[in-house]
Amino acid sequence: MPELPELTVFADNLSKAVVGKEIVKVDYRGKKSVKVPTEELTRSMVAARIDKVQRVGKQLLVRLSNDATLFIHLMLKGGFVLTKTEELQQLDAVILAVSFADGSALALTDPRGMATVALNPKRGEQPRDGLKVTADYLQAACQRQPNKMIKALLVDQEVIGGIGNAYSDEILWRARISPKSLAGKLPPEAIDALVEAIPAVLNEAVEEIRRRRPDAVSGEVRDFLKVHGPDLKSSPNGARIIKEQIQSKVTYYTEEQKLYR
Amino acid sequence: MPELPELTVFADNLSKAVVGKEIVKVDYRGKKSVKVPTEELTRSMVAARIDKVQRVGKQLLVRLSNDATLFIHLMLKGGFVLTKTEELQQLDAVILAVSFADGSALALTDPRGMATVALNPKRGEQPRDGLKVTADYLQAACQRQPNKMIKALLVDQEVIGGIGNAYSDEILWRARISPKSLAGKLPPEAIDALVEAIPAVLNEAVEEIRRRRPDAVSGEVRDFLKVHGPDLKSSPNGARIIKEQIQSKVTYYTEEQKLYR
DNA sequence: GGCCCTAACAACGA
DNA sequence: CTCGTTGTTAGGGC
Repeated sequence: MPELPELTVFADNLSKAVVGKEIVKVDYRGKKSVKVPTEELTRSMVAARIDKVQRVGKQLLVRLSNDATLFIHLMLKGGFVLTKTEELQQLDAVILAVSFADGSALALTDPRGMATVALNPKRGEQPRDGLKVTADYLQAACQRQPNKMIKALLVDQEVIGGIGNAYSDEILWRARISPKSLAGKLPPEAIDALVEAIPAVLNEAVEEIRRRRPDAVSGEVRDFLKVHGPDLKSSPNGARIIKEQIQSKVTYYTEEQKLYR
Repeated sequence: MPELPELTVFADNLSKAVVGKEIVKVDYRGKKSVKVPTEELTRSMVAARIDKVQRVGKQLLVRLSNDATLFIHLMLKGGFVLTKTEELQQLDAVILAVSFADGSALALTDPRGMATVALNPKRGEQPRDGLKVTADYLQAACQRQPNKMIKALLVDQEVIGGIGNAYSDEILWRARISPKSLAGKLPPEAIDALVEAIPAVLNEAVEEIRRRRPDAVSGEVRDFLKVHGPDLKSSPNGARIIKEQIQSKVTYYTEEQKLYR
């Protein structure tokens, strides 16, 4: 569930909580042999300090003082817990447990066990972040994949980093564009509307989440969304909300949104 | 159109006609720069003798006395013409014209220009030939792609070499298996039925074609097929033949064929 | 709700 | 009725 807004807040709050701390113990219980050889992970982390925590697309990047870098993806249900070393064992569904020299601890948890940790991954082309989308960039992306539905393009992490199912619906409603519009058919006005809507929706969500859950490092608040959600019946303007599977994703939209095909 | 049976007969007949002959002239008029650099082709062929012509999957392999190897794919409409050198220029749609020292000549023709010639292609893993499919092999292939429709698997040249759209329908009817069955759902009896049907259908077709067109090096006879064909209304047992697009291919089958899903 | 992998399908070209 | 490639969608598994 966590998308750009939640992850931005998590990154800020984790920074405040753990930057500068020295790691004294690491316990990885994630999927065996998938992303990280456990010993290598421990070796790379113990005795280092945490220099920085920042969001990169839908992942959190944790940079250590020894130049090792962790990439954490929360997938559907992952989250963090800030606690003390002696209370770590009480936690359920721990993927990665990190203990600090001062007795505090940080755990990555996921009831579904899907969250991933990657150590120094080699990364290719970095996608444009959701907060940095320009009209030129979006225009070019739409030209490149003209027959792709605009919703598919917005949630494509190789095109724009950070937007998921929920916020794509919010962005498209704000821009008054149907999720089923074809990218190549969007006129310049529609591109402009998206370029306005993307950071507006995301930044407003960041602020709302900060206000409501100032220390959040897990979970989500989604009750301020305007069209995406099973309990919403109509948009702020009174239009009936349509729920439909689009690309295997539950999508909410209204007739206010123009279909370009 | 030509599939394993036609190509088997063509290979036999070409062998009889041209093996041992010395090539004196080569004229390639295929797609420029696609499969063969023309000069290299001429250089490799002139002065050599033809040692062997054999079918490999849906292609014909022509081995020359200088160890050069030609792979010819007839695609949809390609075929051969055995003629004399002085009559070559009367032919239409010639892709490759080869003149022999004795005044005879062989032309590869294709009205659509799709037939291809490859010189000494580097070939990776060779697929199992349609005439050499065993239960173990087919079983393993079905396990590897369990969600693939069995018709798709049969015509996949990386799995089995030589079977195309028409004969896949004949084979599936003989085995009484619906083309839309999923490979991974076929029980051992169904695998066995296929392993019986594949060579039976193909070999019977080879014999029928030999009987009807003993010298064929082009074209096709398909009027002996039992379910695949636009004019057939019912199978030999009287079941109504269903015509349906399956994987973008016109497919004929009947309700006699069991669907495993 | 996320990502990856496989497969289906359409379109075009050769 | 062929094959290859490209682009997009749909489904299942973790």
